[in-house]
Amino acid sequence: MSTHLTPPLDEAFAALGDGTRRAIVERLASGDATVGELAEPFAVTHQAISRHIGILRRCGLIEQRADGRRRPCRLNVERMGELEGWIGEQRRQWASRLDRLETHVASGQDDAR
Amino acid sequence: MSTHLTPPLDEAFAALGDGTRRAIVERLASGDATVGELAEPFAVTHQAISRHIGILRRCGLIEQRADGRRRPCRLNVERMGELEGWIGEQRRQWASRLDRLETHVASGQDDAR
DNA sequence: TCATTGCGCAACGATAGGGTTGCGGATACT
DNA sequence: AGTATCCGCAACCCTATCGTTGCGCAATGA
Repeated sequence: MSTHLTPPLDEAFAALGDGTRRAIVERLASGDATVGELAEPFAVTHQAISRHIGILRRCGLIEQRADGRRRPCRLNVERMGELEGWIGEQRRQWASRLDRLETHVASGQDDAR
Repeated sequence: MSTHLTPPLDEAFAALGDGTRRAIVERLASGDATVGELAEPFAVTHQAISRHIGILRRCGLIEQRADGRRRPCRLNVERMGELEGWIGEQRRQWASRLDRLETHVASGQDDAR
């Protein structure tokens, strides 16, 4: 239940902690793109973007395939779903007020704000 | 309302990129807890946990209130929802195959490779 | 009043991350 | 063939972050 995901969530969440990488993800959400296309809108070298892509690939958020001298990138929506699922699970857990109340009582405080 | 502070997604996602902090979040999902309670299960000093809490607090994922010499922490589910929402939005965007197809065509490539 | 507990801040060393340039391999163009 | 392009790797800085120790402050309890 808690240790259910093959790859650690650490790298995936950390990867999304960078604005450039999130922008890449946003771009890929609207369709596949090559490294060059992804790098264009940014004011950094293509190597930097290539590295970001490598990070996103290693943590499973995107996939790459060889197409000639291009390396088209594709968003891995399933992996995104895993991250979304973790957050959602915490929210659902929180939503079950029974547990919250239990802890409140244990902490010796009432919910009267 | 929703157009207040979007940028801090960086810090929030990055915060969840640390296993210790995710564990703290998981703990808080089941109910509020003090810094000491949160630090107990970990093999690090309370200062380290206190710092993690500070990071989670600054990026809005948790809140703290003063209760005597205690500092009970509470999970901010709304903030969690924002992160979940961003991921979900990318997934929905991806799900709209029209855009994907459009980009495929624009890239001059078909999935037959 | 004095000692203890809960917690945060500041400073330190060690490590990881993002950016750059330089280089080389693979593929496309002429 | 030769050249240009796309892309990744490796080396190098620079800065941010994790963990530690030491200290200090406020609240509790004797």
